[in-house]
Amino acid sequence: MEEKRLPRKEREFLRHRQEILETALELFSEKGFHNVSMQEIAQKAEFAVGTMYKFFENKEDLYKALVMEQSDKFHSALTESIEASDDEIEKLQNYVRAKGEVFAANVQMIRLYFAETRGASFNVRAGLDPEIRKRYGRFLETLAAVFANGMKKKRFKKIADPYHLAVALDSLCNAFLFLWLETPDQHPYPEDPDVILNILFKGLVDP
Amino acid sequence: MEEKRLPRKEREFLRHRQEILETALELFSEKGFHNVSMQEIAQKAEFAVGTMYKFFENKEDLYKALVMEQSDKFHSALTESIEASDDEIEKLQNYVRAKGEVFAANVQMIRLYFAETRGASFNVRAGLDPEIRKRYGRFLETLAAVFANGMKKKRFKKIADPYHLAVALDSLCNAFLFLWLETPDQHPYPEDPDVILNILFKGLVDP
DNA sequence: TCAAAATATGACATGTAATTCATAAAGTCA
DNA sequence: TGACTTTATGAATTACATGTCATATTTTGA
Repeated sequence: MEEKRLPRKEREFLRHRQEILETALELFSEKGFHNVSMQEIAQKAEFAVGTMYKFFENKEDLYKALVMEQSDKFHSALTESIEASDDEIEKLQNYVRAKGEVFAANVQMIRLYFAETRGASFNVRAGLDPEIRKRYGRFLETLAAVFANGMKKKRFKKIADPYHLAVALDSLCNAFLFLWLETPDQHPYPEDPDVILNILFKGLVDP
Repeated sequence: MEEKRLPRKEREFLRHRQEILETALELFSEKGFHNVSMQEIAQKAEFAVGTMYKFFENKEDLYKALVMEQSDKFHSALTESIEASDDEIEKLQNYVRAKGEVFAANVQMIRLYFAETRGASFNVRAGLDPEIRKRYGRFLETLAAVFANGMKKKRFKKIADPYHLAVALDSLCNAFLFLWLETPDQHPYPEDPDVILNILFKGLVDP
């Protein structure tokens, strides 16, 4: 929208920057930070090596920008999905569905996402982690609030700490995404969010 | 036990190998594969660089040996915990408890474990993944069997596919371990396994 | 059209890390 | 002890990646 307002030069600059980021996403998600060289990104994006440094200070800066961009897209989609309804159960259903959709639409992101949220982030020395963690933490709070509200309204039983439930649901979705990533035909991400949610909703041993 | 039977030379060789592996674990778990040099490992383990290559073909081989050793220790401990009882609920409780204990006893392992099971394994080019995946897959089957048996005996309700439940419980434990790793005081791994298990056992919305 | 300004290029300087191997050191045993 | 075998060493080799910068190319606007 406002991109149109920017002078042509700037728009072009941003488009080029974006092209580099897209190329970098492909490569990093496939091979990991250390197994991709600036050469390689430059070549694939059809720029010269030196040109890359007009857009990003260095390799790490490029990587950081990429992860930030993706994590933004990701978290805002999920947050919206939760806010799209007033009903707690619907919120959770929307969330589970959205998580599947966002990932399905951008499979490359998954690898990067798992690499960043799970341990691998020590590939990059600099302080990328803290920023990602903060966003993730904020998001979990939002999700926890849904459980807390549901309990207040007596829609949910107090079977566990709301924050723990948020962590649980999130990790549950991740686990299903992971299965799907490994064996897409055998273990597709469930169409029906209740396949996942029932694990929380229904008691395994309770009457 | 049988180590005593081996000639002194061989025992010494194995001990040295072990020392290198221990040093490598410390370094890799802290900094990741690419940010640790053979120099560094050699120095810390008090060997010469060249000596490392008497024990391992190359850096990747060393890493692979390390991950395999750890993953063995890990999976056998968990499998035993499940087999230590005949009661399905106790099996699950033992498992949740064991997972916490194994990790607590060897925090360094966690990082390596998460790095390997979640996405980061593209740090290493070679086919490490498949082997790890196979073990992990076998373990999940064992866990799934517990749920399946519980259902057969009517101890568990059929709220979801047993394999899905296995994945769910495992990911749930991982999530708690992760919380603990980040903020040990705020989110300790629960002493009582039911804190985790109740999320499965008790229904959130069911009567 | 053309020269000045802006931008892009990629060969190169620099650094670092994996792996090798000629040599030194340690161990063996008659 | 001393000749011979085995093992350990670390300097040197090789390879490759980051980031720079003098130069070439493109754009601008008079």
